[in-house]
Amino acid sequence: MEAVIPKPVRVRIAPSPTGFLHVGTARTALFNFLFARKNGGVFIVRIEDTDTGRSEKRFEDNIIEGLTWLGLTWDEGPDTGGSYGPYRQSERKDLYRTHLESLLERNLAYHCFCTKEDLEAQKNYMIASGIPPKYSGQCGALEKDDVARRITGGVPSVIRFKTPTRKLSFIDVIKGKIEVDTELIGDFTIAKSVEEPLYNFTAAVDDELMEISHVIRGEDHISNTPKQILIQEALGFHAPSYAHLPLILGPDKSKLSKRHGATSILEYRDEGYLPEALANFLALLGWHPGDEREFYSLEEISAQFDLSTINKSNAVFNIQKLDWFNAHYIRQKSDDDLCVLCLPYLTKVGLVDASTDTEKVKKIIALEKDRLKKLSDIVPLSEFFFSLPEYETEMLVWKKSDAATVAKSLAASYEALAALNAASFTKEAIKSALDTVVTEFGTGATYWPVRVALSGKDASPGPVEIAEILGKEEVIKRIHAGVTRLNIE
RNA sequence: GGCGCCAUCGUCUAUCGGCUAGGACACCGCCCUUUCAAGGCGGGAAGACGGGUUCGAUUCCCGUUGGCGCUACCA
Repeated sequence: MEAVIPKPVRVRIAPSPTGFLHVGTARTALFNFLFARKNGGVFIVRIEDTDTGRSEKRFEDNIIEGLTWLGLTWDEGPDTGGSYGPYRQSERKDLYRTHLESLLERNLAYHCFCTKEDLEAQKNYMIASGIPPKYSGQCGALEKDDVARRITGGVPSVIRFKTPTRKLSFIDVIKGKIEVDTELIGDFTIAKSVEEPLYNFTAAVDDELMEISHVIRGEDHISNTPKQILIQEALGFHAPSYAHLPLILGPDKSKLSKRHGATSILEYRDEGYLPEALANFLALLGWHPGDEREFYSLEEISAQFDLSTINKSNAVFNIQKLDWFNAHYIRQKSDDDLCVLCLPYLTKVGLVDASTDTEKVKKIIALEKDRLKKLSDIVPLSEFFFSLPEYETEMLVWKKSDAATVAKSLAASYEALAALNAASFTKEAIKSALDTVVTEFGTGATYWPVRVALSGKDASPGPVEIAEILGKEEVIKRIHAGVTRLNIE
């Protein structure tokens, strides 16, 4: 049963530009996007760059680029604008200051002058004494003029929220009822100063100001939710619905991170993963459409998407399944499209340049299509077309035959192919030329050595197809080399 | 340590009290076949444990165990 969505749906992805677009963030963005599209809502990108020390524009650019590449589109954001902007928190400081001052004036927040060292000592003491560590609240008891004097005196301070002690619970769309005792939270910091608000505060303010209806985010944020609810209540804000997504895990079952290898979306792009494959894979991590289909476009998924059917438990990121999706979508591509997609990988390693016959390259790619898991696989798979790799003469000998027989069959193949007209060196012509050899030596003893002589590999596409692409001159040369090697040994 | 969340094949998952526990990836075998890939067919592989509730529990409740997350003047 689908949940009734009462208010206009407005959801957001709120990445912090302190690193490249992460797989986890991308999946969260995807789910927000899907939910918005399903419900005719608005999807917003909001850059949470309050940490000025770690935030960088290049990371913001990377995030936008990654989301775009994945196939997501948004209605409001730092690049697209919108009537709830600005969409960078660094540009919203006036808004935060107003609400911060409101809290301060009403004694719902206070300046704290404790030094980091003091705090550390207090925390260690509490841990050692077996009491749950939290801020003592001591600065909350300071007299007003004392506070003013310290501030004008330039004593460093932060702003803490005066956390009311009570049981707090909220209904998570995915997890159900979540209960916490705010006693354990203590007076947490909401800003370094009125000019430098911190995450939990800005998130609460912006979710209200941007009229966010549903906060869909990773479950690592569950413990932030009560803090944000407390701030909303203090400021008289409305509470959005919350949906905490299960996490994506690495193979060792810990939260997916850099030490698990590629976590940046654009790294996957650069390795040769298709956006439709990654999106399809990510969407099915923690959610399923109800039937046993596996392949879905973003449009098809958004038509069926439902928050209430999202799984509660974390999911391991299985690269082999991604590869399977990717191989599928690669096979769906037309030869022309795949050629455009693969070309950069070939040019990058110098196999192909402006002078290369693109028709030949396209044929190579079409031939290797079924063997590609990633676009970058085209390089190792097609290298032999451009230059014959080193190989052991031994490899020319088919396992069910012997060196002497193979030497004879390869020589016969040479003769048969040499007799062909270079201008009509087609698959059909090559095939029928080799048929005479097959008649005498059998299929395996004929094709195997030809294939190895042409590719230098023990695993490759069929020799007839390779030969057609290589052209008569190169084919004759390679086979001749093979025959020579067999006769020498 | 404290708090929170979670718990079906190795992995992603189906099951919303009747199950010979279904599908997919991966793996293995067979077919196709000169090799590899693709494709087709088949196989092994799961309900963490202990209590309840019930005619009947994978499914509902409690406990245990385990995993993960959070525990910043990061987000």
